[in-house]
Amino acid sequence: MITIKEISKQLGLSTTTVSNVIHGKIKEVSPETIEKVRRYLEEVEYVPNISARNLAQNQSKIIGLVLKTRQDRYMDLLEDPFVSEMLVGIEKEVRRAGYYMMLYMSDDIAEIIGHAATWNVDGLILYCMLDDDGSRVSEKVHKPIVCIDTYSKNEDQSFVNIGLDDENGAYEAVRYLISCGHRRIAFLSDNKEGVDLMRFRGYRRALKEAGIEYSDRSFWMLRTEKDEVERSLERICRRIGRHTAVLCASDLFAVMFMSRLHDHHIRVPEEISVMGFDDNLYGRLFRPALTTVHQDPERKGMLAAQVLIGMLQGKEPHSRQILLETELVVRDSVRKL
Amino acid sequence: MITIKEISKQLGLSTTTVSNVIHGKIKEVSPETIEKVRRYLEEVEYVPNISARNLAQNQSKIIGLVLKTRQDRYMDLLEDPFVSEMLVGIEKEVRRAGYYMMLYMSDDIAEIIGHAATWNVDGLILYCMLDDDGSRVSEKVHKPIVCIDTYSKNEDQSFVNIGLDDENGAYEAVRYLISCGHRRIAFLSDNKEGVDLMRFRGYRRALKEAGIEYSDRSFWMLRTEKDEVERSLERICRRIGRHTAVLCASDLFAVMFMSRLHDHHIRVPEEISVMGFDDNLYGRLFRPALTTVHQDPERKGMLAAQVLIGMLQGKEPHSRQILLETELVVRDSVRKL
DNA sequence: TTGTACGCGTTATCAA
DNA sequence: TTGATAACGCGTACAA
Repeated sequence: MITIKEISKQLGLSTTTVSNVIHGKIKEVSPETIEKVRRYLEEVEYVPNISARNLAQNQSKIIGLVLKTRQDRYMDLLEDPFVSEMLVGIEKEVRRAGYYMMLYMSDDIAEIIGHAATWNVDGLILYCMLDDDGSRVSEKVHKPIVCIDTYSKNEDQSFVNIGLDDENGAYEAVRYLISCGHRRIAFLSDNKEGVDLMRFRGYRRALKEAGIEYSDRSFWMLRTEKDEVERSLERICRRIGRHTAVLCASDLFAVMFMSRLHDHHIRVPEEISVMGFDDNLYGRLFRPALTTVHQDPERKGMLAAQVLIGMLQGKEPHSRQILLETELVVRDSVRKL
Repeated sequence: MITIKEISKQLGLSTTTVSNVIHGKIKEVSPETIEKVRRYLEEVEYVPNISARNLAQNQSKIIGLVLKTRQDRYMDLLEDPFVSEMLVGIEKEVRRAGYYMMLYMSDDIAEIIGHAATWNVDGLILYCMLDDDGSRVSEKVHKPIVCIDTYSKNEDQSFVNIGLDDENGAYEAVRYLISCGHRRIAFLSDNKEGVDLMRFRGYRRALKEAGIEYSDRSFWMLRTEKDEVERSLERICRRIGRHTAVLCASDLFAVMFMSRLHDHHIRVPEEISVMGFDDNLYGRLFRPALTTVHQDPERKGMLAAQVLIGMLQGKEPHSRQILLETELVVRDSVRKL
């Protein structure tokens, strides 16, 4: 790898001049010199050493993307195309803006902070943070931070969040079910935190508004630990009772459930109507095709990156909380009663 | 961020001593000093600046993960959980070994080379390379390189490849179909390169061995450009003719196809048997559950990272070409004639 | 218009 | 057992 020093020696120039040409500060360089340097740079395929540049400028051009993992709930991070699509959106924007992306998975906030510090990242995108995780990171890492899908408890958020109007999406979904004549509607999820909690709230609101009473028997808890999933789905199939419809917290859960219903010869939507949330390929390909709530993870990722990079350039985002809209997608898994 | 220099000033020591303690070179440091330094490091939460370290040592601790994209065939990179699972495997191992992962997508080999040079990556994992792409990169980047799923034409491979015995996997799949009484067997894919070519070859070999003649009408070409997929699937449904079974180049394709067959009221496996390749969640959840050829992308990713990191530590891999085995998974999408 | 010299934070060599 | 000092490659203030 050739260095600026070497180049300037070869060309009989100073490093300053070479560096200036590289950076386009050519107001005060003679055209001949510019040409000479440029040609030589081409020839030797000069590539700057970013470590040195970072050290000199105290910046890194690195955007850290941190996925917080959870031992107990590991599956969806892998299996759901949601994450990969989001990732593609982020990567695209990061690259387009001349930044680089470092991907890091961890369940340990201290580790995450350490990573950001060692690499002196210019900014951070955090996914899967719960409660005060986001705040804990932003307390120590004094760089722009954008979270995706994080609902934090304290109001004075120290970071920007890109989310979805989960509450309203679920609300609209349940309203749709009700409009189809359903009243005994269950909610299937594997937890009651963050995003899923909001979806649950939307579900509750729609029920309440329609004067439908909610009982805990309508919350179907899916256990997503590796060797619990199957048994848990079994249990839910036997618990359907008089419910005529279920809103699942994700398309993946919906398809897993429908798959298992099929094995029990319980027909969808004739015997039970199923709705999902996300609108991913699982729901589009399964038959009956899944009626669901649409969101666009790639766009979410792109937006997160755009907002973060904007902040790096001094643009404050319009709001600390940016919510994307959802859209109802009607397909074949809901029956009109 | 506190620096070694600052620490040594505070403690009235030299940077050398502090650095030595940090790195455990404590044969020649007095126990008291060690304790003093260690305690202070804890207290101020010292984190090394990697840029500086990299500059001083001419290494980076960065493993570059490059996904080569293709404008014309973009979909599967996003939608198939294959990539994300592989990614998780890689990330795990990279982190475990104390390295960091930089993720980069590009369809331009020159750009990929540039990226590796700028960051002075210690090693590179390449995915989705075709033909001589791998060689072109390794020609310029003089660092250990591991490719995943790359079949290169020239024999004197300059890089290690982690692959799958695709040819044999497809061969076994078709043998299974034949053992079920099928003779008119099609092959569905969106290309005839790399991995898919090998799978196609395995398919051909099994046919030949069974004395079954192959005609081009048995190769069902799926167009995967965004607005071609649907029409292409339509066309294939109308082309089935007297075929009784099809081996698809991936589970995703198989499920896309079965989904469309369902819409045409063509029953699987009664009217046509379908096999996939990969064994991912799509095939496991669809009904009828997909009979397929299993591979483990997370393991592939972990292995790639392990081999690469081994090379960084001076261990030469046993072979330039490491092939994982496949395994037949019989479920419900194939009928015995 | 061009060049010199220093600082960024770390590691490594060698002297004390 | 410890410390001074140079080196890594780049950017930049300041001098020429």
